[in-house]
Amino acid sequence: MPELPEIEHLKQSLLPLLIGAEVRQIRLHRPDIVRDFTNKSQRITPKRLLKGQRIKELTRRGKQLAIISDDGSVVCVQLGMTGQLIFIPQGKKPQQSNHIHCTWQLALDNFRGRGKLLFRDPRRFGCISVYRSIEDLQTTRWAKLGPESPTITTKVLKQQLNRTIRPIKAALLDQAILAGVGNIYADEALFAAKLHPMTPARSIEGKPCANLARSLRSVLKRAIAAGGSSISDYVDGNGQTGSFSSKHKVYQRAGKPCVSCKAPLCRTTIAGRSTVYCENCQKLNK
DNA sequence: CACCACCCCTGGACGC
DNA sequence: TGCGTCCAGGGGTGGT
Repeated sequence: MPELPEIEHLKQSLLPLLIGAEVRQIRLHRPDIVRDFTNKSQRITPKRLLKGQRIKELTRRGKQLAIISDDGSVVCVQLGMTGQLIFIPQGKKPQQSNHIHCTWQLALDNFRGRGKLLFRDPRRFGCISVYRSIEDLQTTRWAKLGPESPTITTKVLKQQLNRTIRPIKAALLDQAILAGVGNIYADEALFAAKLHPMTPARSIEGKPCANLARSLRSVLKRAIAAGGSSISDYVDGNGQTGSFSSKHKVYQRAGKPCVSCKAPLCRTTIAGRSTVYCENCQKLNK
């Protein structure tokens, strides 16, 4: 499942392939994956989806990736659980050709030839949305997101955690509190900070708060460097899988020994999400 | 506003 | 081999 590190890595892998590319043709195989989050005054017809434009820039915010064209219009991609953006050079075929919902035919420059960008998403939790400008996206949808998690400071984290008494695990998964953290890195960061996932968010202050901020930055940055987690469906723009999954200390390791104290890791459900932690290393109310 | 249950969806694991 | 059942979970929506 792609979280922030996967999207960031995806962006980096797509940059040299897409920048300057001209969008020759669009095939929207499943129109219902285009969703509208705009208000009335900003609404534009999503039919073109950058057709006829040249791709100028890619920007990430949280787990969302925006493709910005020459005329300023934007396609924002959210991969959800199983979404993929895959670049296929001319003449090659995608490894899996089912569940492809949108195809952008691209003409690159003379040196790079042609190719296509595919949006594939078996489970269809992902979506595409369209904006007149990056400002429209930033002032509406992205404005609801919390601060970026890889650069979160202790002070800002404390401010955000003060907004809720929910368990810290639930708060970390809330994109309005903190942008980019999903189930994998929430568990990993809590383990690294030795915080119990049920700890009330507002009660985390002082040193534990500083530890959590540091753990979040560290876990996310290391995951970005490793190319993402590559659980189940994640691949980058070239179809490559990431390698961070082998470094998970708690995620999907319930019942296995804690890497620190060897006690078997516990599994529970918080905010509807599977949560793994070490009850020995991550004590409640300290 | 805060919070939560519910819903969307398919593939893979597992039991028989 | 095949079929039913359960589970994974990001995030929007609507109810309390």
